[in-house]
Amino acid sequence: MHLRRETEYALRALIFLAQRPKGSICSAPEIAEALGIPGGFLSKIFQRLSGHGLVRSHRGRQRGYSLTRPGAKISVREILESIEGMDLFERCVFWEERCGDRDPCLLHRDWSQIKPRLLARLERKTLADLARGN
Amino acid sequence: MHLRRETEYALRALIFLAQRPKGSICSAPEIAEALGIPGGFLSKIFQRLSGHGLVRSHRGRQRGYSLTRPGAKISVREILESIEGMDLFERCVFWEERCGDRDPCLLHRDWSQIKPRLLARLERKTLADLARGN
DNA sequence: AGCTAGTGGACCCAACAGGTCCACTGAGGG
DNA sequence: CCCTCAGTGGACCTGTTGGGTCCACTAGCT
Repeated sequence: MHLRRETEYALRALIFLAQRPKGSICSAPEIAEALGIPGGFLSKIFQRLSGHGLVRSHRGRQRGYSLTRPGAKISVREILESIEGMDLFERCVFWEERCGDRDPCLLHRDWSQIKPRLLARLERKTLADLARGN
Repeated sequence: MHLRRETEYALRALIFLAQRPKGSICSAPEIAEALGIPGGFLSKIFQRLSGHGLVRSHRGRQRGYSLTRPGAKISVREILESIEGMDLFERCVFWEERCGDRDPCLLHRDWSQIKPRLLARLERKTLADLARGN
């Protein structure tokens, strides 16, 4: 766990896209400006999101990025994992090194009791929920 | 959340103390040696634990540290907070900056649903439990 | 052809975790 | 009464990494 700034930016940028008419295309500089995020950095972030199929890029006249799916079909979990890596939820809240059932950390039990609940919430929660302010 | 290495060392050292006859005094170098923790660093850690009243220091002939209370009376939460700071559980799992009910982070709701459960567990769990391998 | 933004790699910088060093303190033993 | 060893605490060092910039290149419209 413990998310990077990058992931916060990703969420905010995706929310921005989700809040406008479906299929809208916005450029990275445009979104960066609107949200107060450094432009070059946001470009990088979109590249990653694009690699994971959450957004599609467009070049030429109408350039920028658009969502590949409606916000209600994109789970928060998916977004987090796109940026943080697919092993995000294998990692431990307490210490970064992943602690599995073998070689557990001292507090492994405690986290493993709690984790599934959190995971379920983030799985269920969608970009559309976030865009609605939930 | 997200604990430092220091905190892991603290837990291990305290477990070490809890596992020997009550009132035992062990020196930092001795414990460091036994647990494979850098000596100078462990001294620092004990100083903090001592400042928070979890251990007492002894000088002179019989020197070292001893627990001030039986392990069953020291909660894991207390230990974590001693090292990480009292605001540990006000911090957010997701992003480091504390996110309260005002100015919440994007995932504040989700964490605030889960947190009390984790907190309760760590409050209930004691050093004695850890020493017993739980 | 030229404009602008996407692409992707190299790179830079500050902050901080993790850990070392050192000079000082204090209690007991010879 | 001084030596010894650990506790005390502050200064300091260092490698990693998160956060962000730069630059050369590509692609699609006008």
